[in-house]
This record gives sequence, structure tokens and C-alpha cells, in this order.
Amino acid sequence: MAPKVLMVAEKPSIALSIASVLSGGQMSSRRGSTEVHEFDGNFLGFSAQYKVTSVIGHVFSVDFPAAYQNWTDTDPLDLFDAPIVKSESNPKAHICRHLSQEARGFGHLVLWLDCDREGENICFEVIECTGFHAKDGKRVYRARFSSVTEKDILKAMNNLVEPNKNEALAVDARQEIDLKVGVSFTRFQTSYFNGKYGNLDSRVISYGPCQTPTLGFCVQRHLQIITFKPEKFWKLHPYILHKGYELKLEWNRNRLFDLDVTEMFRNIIKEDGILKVIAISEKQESKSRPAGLNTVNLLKVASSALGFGPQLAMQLAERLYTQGFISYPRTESTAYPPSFDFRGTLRALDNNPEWREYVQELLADGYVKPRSGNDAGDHPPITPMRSATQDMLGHDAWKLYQYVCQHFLGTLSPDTKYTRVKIEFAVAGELFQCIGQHVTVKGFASIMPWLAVSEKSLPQFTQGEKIEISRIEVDEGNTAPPDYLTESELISLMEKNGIGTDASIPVHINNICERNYVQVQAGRRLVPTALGVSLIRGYQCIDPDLCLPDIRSFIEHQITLVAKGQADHSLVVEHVIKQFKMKFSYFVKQIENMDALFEAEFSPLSDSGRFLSKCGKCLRYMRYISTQPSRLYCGTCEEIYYIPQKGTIKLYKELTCPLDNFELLIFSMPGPEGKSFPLCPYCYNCPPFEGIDTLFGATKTGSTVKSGKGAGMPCFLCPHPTCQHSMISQGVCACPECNGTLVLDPVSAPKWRLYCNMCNCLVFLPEGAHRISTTRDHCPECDSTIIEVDFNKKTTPLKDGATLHVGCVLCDELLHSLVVMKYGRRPYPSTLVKNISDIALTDPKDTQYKFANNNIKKALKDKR
DNA sequence: GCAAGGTC
Repeated sequence: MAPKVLMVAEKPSIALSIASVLSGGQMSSRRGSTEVHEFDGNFLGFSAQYKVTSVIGHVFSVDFPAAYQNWTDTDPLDLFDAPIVKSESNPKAHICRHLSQEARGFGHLVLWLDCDREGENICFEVIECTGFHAKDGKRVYRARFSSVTEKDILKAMNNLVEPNKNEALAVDARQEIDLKVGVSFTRFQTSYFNGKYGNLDSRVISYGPCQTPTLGFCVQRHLQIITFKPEKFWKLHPYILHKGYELKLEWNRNRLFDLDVTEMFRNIIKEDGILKVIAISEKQESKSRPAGLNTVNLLKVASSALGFGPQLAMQLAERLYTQGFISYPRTESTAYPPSFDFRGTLRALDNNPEWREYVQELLADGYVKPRSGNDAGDHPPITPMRSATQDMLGHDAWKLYQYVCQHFLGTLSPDTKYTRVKIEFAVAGELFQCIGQHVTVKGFASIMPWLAVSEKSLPQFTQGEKIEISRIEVDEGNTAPPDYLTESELISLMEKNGIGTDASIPVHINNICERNYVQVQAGRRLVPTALGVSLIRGYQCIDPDLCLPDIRSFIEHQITLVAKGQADHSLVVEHVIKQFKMKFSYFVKQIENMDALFEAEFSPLSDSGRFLSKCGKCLRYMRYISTQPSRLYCGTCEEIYYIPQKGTIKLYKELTCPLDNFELLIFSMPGPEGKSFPLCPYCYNCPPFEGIDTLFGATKTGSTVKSGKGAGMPCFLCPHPTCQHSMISQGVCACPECNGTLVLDPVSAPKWRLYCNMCNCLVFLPEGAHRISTTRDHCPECDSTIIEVDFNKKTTPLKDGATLHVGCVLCDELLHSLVVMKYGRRPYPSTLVKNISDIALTDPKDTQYKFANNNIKKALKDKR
């Protein structure tokens, strides 16, 4: 009987590649939990029946049993000795059932999981699902491949080995250690601090061996900045006029920290007044073209040059990949495989208006062999696969695609070559110099112009020549602290210290943002919050190990012993867990040291009213008084700010109003159809724009705000032209039911919707979309704001699995077919009804509100 | 409500 061979890869794309290679493209594919490809071929000299399918990453993940899931009943200390259970990572995908079904009647299993430790671990997950280990006569093989190319796949097929149990056990060890350490510390910290302070703006005060050192880097830089003491320094710069050039010379001492000494040098140089040319040197220099592009480098460029965070950059890259524009975007390798088809990839780009000429030149004159780079044995570097234009991709994806193309072309271009001339001068025993640069070969900088070497020309000098000093300048300066870490620098630090992997680095950075430990500010610099700083300073005074990057390398080192078979899995886990348990007990005992820092920053729950958001005038937290009428009170300024009644109010991230610096709040009306909107406490009470002074949902019981003519401007009425929360930015189109404007509800994901800023009209947008945002463009047909919809990959209505769609809700056929309008029957909460109906029942033209709305419409027009 | 690691 012909042998039956089941092969399993780590992801669907690899299963497809393997099946295509081994079947020569002659396979039949069918859907299942993941695709299954079938064909006939040879196996170990016999003709065989093949089936290739895949998992989707890890099949299982670890957790504590149900008995340990209750936070209040479980002492976090007990978690260290608790059992752990494995359950399916994604139960809905039914991967385990899929593998077990596909394995039925098959006698051979070939494991094509990625060739790293995690892949080895997944091998054993697959074995467990297929039940192969239990039955006799069934054989399990491991394919070891260093790239997903025909040559490597065939080579692996002819050199099948056994899966490596030790490597898999090392991953089991890491999973158990990470789970126990992370969850115990997280639960303890969260319960302790959230139970004590009212204004902690994070639901969970998490700890983790990757996320905490990541935060540590950001806080370390912050502490460096705030403890920095600037020092004055001075520099001497003689100037010369030579053959028509005025040149500023650099001092070999660079700078001095003593003005008197600097002045002394200035005087003796001035007295002499003649510089002598003592050396002229000319060197040929070169600046290397880049090696192939890997994930981490793509993320760094995306953050520093394109302004995309790692999470967004990966989403964009993933989409470009599934749509066939770029190659697989998750790779560590910067070396191209020897078989890489450079000519073919170049040809794919040679009709692109953006690079046509450059590509044609490379094709005609012959491209340069790329630098060797690093081969991590995974996927080839990220390269373009087919030509695209901005219209096909949308703005953000285009920017990323454009970089991938430029980088690829850069790797095939010559190095930049330039000559560097250095002229050295002496006067009164002091040395000065000036430097000229002349580019001889522009090379890759023509396609990556931001990396170009700057030109600086110098006149001719001769050795021994004497030149008069025209004037001497003393430049004064201050030493400056470094700036906050850029995301790109953080990624480098994480990579260098082995924190996270190319796939998980974006997740850790995202974590510390979401938990409110850091904020991304201008230039994508990461500035820690009071919470982030308090946490790290707390660890530093209790047990600095807890926030140092070494904590990760310690764990890695221990599990590597398991992977190499030098230590027993259970002994290592036991040993490491014991150490962390001791650290945990000590941390609990010493928590008051960390608490002292929290006490200085946050306010106890027991004080009346909880602290909610910061006042824009004094930058202190204001108290939220929930008793009717609910309001905010700033104790420092002694001001009261009313807010809408009968709903829930919470901090809107830590976003602030560009007009007055007050922290924004999100108010949500009750019920499933209650709209949510941002508001600035100050603008709401004292609308800054003329005409908007009608109450919107506020209580009129006296205004304590001096300038207040009234109250009532939430962000959805605000005509601010550039603030991202204003009606100008969030408004989409005119309300079909009234004179209002339909505005995007910014926190309505995944049930995205528009609501009218005057009446009850609701418009439901495509549900489950990953992101919906307004753009600055307007529909040429109807003037509505163009919106951008990022559909969910699984439910996207677009062709070829595309997810990004840009269009007008009224005129775009697809969007129009997906939106549902609903005129809410339910009345608004009483205060709102009162105000809205006041307007609606009288002639709208006579109301202040209408006037305001006209202003807004005008503002909308002015914006265009 | 919690970690980190896969992949979607």
C-alpha cells in the first residue's frame, strides 16, 4: 500500500509553498480550519499520497486551572506552586480537531514547523493533536530547512531528522516561568494599588519580564533627563578668507568649560594672527549600501521616518503581504538567499512611474551584488513583489511600500563614494582643522536621498602656506541632556538586550502604552507617565533586578540549558520559580517603599470624590463629584466645571485640549444606543468660539466659571480647524433628519457608528471593522468627509482579502450598501431632551444653536 | 482583569 504522508507547517503560507514545490504545482487544495493541499509523489523511494496543511502558530497556551482564576480568593504567592494547564490558544479555529481528522489513516507525519525553539515546541503540539506518539508503526519526521526555497525544501525532504524534545521542553519551561512570574506580580500590584488610589489611570498594573525592562529603558532615560545639570562651555572658531571662501575652523580641543582659559587662548591666537597649514590629507571614503531589510529594521524606519508605531507598521506590512505587494514581512534575515531572483524583482518595478528610470538603469548597467548580511535561517529579507501606486494602497500603506522598494533598490546599488579632505592648521601652538567632502559616486543615496553624504567644498591649500585669521569667534553653549527615547532607539535597545522577538517587540511597546506607563509624544518619543516612573523607581528601591534587562537574559540562559540537554526541564523550572518566589515574597514585604512613591503622586480612594482629570491651568488633578449635579472641582483654582448628567464619565486616554490644556473626558450616555463623545471640561463650560453658548446636556444651576456665558460645547460642536477631536475633524456629513452634523463616535469600536450632534439620528457603519477614521479629504460629489475603513481580515467584503477601503459613506457604492441608518426613538435623558427640544420646537433659525451650527458649517467650508 | 510567544 502506498505510504500516506501528512505534513504540517507553522502557517498557511508555508504549507502552500511546500506543497507547491513538492508537487511541482500539481496539487489540489481544499479549505478546512486551515487549507489542505493534496498530491501524489515519492516518499523514501515509494510512491506516496501527500497531504500538506498547517497550524496557525502555537496550538496551545498555558494558564492556571479554574480554581486559581479568582483574584480575591487566590493568594498570588500560591501561584508559584500552582499546577498549570494547556488549552487551545484559539478554540474557535479548532486546529486540534483539524489535525486529528487529517491524520486519520496516515502513517507518516513530517513536521515543517519554523526551525527555531518555538517551532520545535509546536512540533510536539502537533504530535499531540495527531495522536502519532501513541500508536505503533507511525513515523514522525522533522524537516530542517533554512529558507522556504525549492532547493532548501528538497534538501530538507532528503535529510529528515527527529524533532528535538529538549528544545521543545525549553519553551515549556519559559511558558511556565513567564506565566507564574507575570501573573503573580501583576495581580498583587494591581490589587494593592488599585484598591488604594482613585486616580490610577490603568485598569491593570502589570508586571512582566519583557514589558517591565522595556518600561525600565524609558524611565532610565527620563531620570537621566530630569537629573541632568547643564554646564556652560566655550568653543574657539577662527575664520579665514581664502580664495573667495570664508571658512570657519574647528578647534582640536573642541570645547573648554572655563571662560577665562578660553579667553586666554583667544588672546594668544589673536596676537599671533597667522595660521600655518601643517598637513593636508585626502582619503577615499565610502558609505555602505544597506543589507536586506528585516522586520526590526523596517519597524525602526517606520517609527523614526514615517511616524508609524510598530503595531500599525506591522498591520500595514501584513496587508501589503497578503495582497501580494511585498514578501513575507516577519523575518530576522538581512541576507538574500543565493537563488534570489533580483532581475525578476527589478522587472516587477520597471513600469512604476516612481522608480522606472532608476530600475531601468540598474537593469541595463547591471546591478551590484548585495551585501552578505545575516542569514537567520528564516525568511528572505522583505522585498517588493509587484508594482503598486499610491491610489492602490492608501496613504499609509503606500509610504511603507515605498520604503520597502527604495530599500530593495538601495541594496542593489553601489556604495556611496566620496573624498574627504582634511586641512590642519597651527597657530600659537594650537591646532585647528577644516574638512571638505566631495561625492564621487552617489550610489544608493540616489534612491535613498536622506542617507546622502553632504557636499562641502574647500579651496586649494598648500603645505606650509600661511594665512591670516580674519576674525575669531567664541561660541558659548550649554551641555544638554539626551532627549527622550525614540521608539526606534527603544527597539534597538530591546533587540540588543534580547527583550522580545521581532514579532513580540511591538506588543511589548504597545503594552506599556496601553497600560499608561508611557506616552508617545512628538517624533515618536516615549515619555513615561507618573505611574510608569513610580513603578520603576519602586522596583529600583526594592529589588532593581525586577526591572533590569538581565531578568530576561537570566531566564533565557536557564532554559538554554534545557534546550541543550545540559539540565533537566523540571529541575530548571523548579529552581527558577523558587528564586522568583523569594523575590516575590520580599517585594510584598517591601511594598511600602514603592507605595511611598505612589502616595506622592496619586490620591487615596478614601478622600471624597475621586481624582479624574488634570486642570489645564494648574495641571493638578481635579476631583470628580458624582453626586448630582455631577461636576469637577479643581481644589487649587477653586473652580467648578459642570459636565453632562446621567451618564458615565471617564478620562479620554490622557489627551488634552489644544486650546486650554485641560485633559479630555469621554462621556457616554446610558443604554446600547447612547452616544459617546469627548469633551474638554473648560470648553464645555466656557465655549471659546462665538455663538456656541447654548447648553448641551449640562445643568444650569449657576455657573461658577466667571467668563461663562453659559455652557455646552462638547468636542462634537467645536469648530477648531485642526484638533483631531473637533467637529471639523470628526464630522462626516449633514444629518438627514435635522440641521445637525453626523459625527464619528470615536470609541464605538467594534460597532462603529456616526451620530448626529443635534438629534437622535444614528448611522451604523460596517460592524467589526478594525479601525474607522475620518480623513482630511472631501467627496467631490456631495462634500462629505471621506472616511477610511480598515476591515477585519476575516470578514472583509473586499476582493483578495484586501482590508483598506477609502470612500464617502453616501456616494461610495460599497460603503453605502454597508451603512444602516436609524432614527433613535428613545428620548435622551431629561436634561438633554429639554435642551434639544427647546431648539427643535422653536424655529431653529432663531436659536443661538443654529447660529453656532452655521458657524461650524462655515468653518467646515473654510477648512477646504 | 494577569505573561510571552506564535500567527491571524
